[in-house]
Amino acid sequence: MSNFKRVINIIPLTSVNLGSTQIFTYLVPLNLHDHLRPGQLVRVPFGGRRLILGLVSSVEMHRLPKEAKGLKEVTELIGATPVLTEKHIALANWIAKYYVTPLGLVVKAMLPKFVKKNKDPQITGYEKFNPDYILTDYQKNAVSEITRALGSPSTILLHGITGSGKTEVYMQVIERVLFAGKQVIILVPEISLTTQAIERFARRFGIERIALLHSKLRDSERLFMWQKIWENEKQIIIGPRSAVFAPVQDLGLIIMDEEHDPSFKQYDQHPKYHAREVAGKLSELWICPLILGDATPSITSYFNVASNIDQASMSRGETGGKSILLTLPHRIMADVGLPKVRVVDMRKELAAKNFSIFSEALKAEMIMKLKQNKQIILFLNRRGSATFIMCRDCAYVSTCEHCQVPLVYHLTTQSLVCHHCARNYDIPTACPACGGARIKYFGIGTEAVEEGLKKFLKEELKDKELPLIVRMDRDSTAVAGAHKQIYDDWTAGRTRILIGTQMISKGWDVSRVGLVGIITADTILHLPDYRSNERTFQMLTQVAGRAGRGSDPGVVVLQTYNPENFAIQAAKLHDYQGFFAREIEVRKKFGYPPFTRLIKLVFSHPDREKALALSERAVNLLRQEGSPGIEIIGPIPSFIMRLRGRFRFQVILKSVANVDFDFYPLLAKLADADIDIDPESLL
DNA sequence: AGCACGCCGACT
DNA sequence: GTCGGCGTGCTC
Repeated sequence: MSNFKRVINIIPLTSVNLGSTQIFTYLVPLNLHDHLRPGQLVRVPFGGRRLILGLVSSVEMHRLPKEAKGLKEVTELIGATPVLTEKHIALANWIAKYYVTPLGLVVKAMLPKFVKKNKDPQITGYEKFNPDYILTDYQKNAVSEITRALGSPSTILLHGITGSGKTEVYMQVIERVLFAGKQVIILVPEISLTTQAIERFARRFGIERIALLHSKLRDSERLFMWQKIWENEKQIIIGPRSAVFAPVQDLGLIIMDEEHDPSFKQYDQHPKYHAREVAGKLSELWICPLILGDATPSITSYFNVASNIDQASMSRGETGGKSILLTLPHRIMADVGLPKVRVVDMRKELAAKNFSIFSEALKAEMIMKLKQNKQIILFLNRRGSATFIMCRDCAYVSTCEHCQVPLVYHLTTQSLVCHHCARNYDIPTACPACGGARIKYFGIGTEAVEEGLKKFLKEELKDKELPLIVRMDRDSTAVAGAHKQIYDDWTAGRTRILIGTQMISKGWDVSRVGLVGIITADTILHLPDYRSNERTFQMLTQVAGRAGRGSDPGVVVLQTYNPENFAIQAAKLHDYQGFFAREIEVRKKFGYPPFTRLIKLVFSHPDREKALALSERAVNLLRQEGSPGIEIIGPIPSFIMRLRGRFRFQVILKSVANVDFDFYPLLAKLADADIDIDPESLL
């Protein structure tokens, strides 16, 4: 018997090179023989003289003489119980492989910081309250369809416009899952994790059953919640993307609200996962449905669900992986229509000698709504410093002949560069379309809006006192407490005009909003990215949805230089179907997802030439090893060419032939690449 | 990621 | 003659 020894496989909780094995085998000392189980934490010797943390992935018996040579012993067992279930270990393995990330980093991302003190957080009570809701027929149908899907690994896309009562559908289904003794994970975009949304759940199910995992939690509070979930004392887990890793013991349902929201993709550190994909895998592991709820579903999700339905209806005897599309086409309050969207052509404003950033229509509406004592939201999406050039006479924007994306103005090279294919173009002195010379370099921000607004109102109101204008963006909320101040001023009605970025697009009491002004709908539209139409449509629809949720439908004034653009037209008409039909054709024609799969590789180095050399070396390797179905684009300078003192070059891989191509074998060899699978954008 | 080993420039 | 730069490679 002594020639058999117990041996365990360990996932080191450090970043171990992808090329080598990521699982390491250790001998179990006699005193731990009966105590080691998968999912437990251990300390093990690693490398020269290091002791590192590891997670037990499996426990095995081995014949000693052959297998044991060179094996080290486990130093110490940490804690009596596992910290991950076997399902979560399986999930980690899948993530590591799909996202080509070191397994140890994935496990680290799944675990909370282990701190010693765990203070019970304050639980503020909510009166539990179960009103009789009257569901619309669409809601009833959705509830019964989802209920039927419980216990199967299906993906359900619940497409409902703002105010159509998606939350009530969730609640009814959650009730059934809880009744079966199972847990529910509700994933929401970071910014919508505000009190408003939570209160509804708390009133319905009682706060004591809810684990809220927002980013402001202290480590000790997070750990407390984590333990309560593990012990199945919390059945409803609400949180941002990382809540997919909640240590559930018996999962019955996953809900992802606002599925299109970019915050569901982690892009700044590894693993660069999308919570939707992870949730899909979770639903397979737990054999439970995943609901994607959205007013503006991502093109890819809508396409996938729609085409899987087609496949399912054609092939019989299919097990699991079903797709269901459910629609809530109307607002529940039948008397409140969708807001009226007025599209204002800013070219005409210019022609009429209005050089202000506000159109005459927006100015008039603002004055009127102020008089009516309504609140006003002015929205300007100004992410990053996207720069494009446009003709002010005909709205011509230089785009790449090959990629159909707008060209980016590069200061250093004094040229226009396509960020998809690296082609360079000269800066036109005259408009290539109409010959006009009034070419403008674009880039305005919320601060400019605030200044312009104050100037305008001073003139307009003469000696009268200015109404309270509040600006909300990353700069104005940097100070501690600023967030709350802005929120309180708004909720109390003191704020008359709120200027903001997408920060303001969720979680606000908008019942007194009479006007939403979109300063320019074109900021995202001209980003050099294949998803700019989609982003534009989603953003406009979401922001427009802020208007008219009270008793009065409200007005949206949408300023644009591209009134004929189909994303803007579709947003004006609240027409998702129309938008989808047009956009999916564009994707097909130019070979973008969902018809291809994209991967972004970034190479960076303090020395520009070395960064370039790294990327070129990788491209050569990829061309040698590459498969014929893979297109290699680049290297090109990254949109952010220099970040934290490092120059950056990027390479895009596109699977042309096979969307399900397994990139792992190809990419695991690239040690120095920063790999982003299914990037949210190509910027 | 760490932490070794390893092979070339300016210093007590 | 050594100290130390960070390039390369391995960790059961």
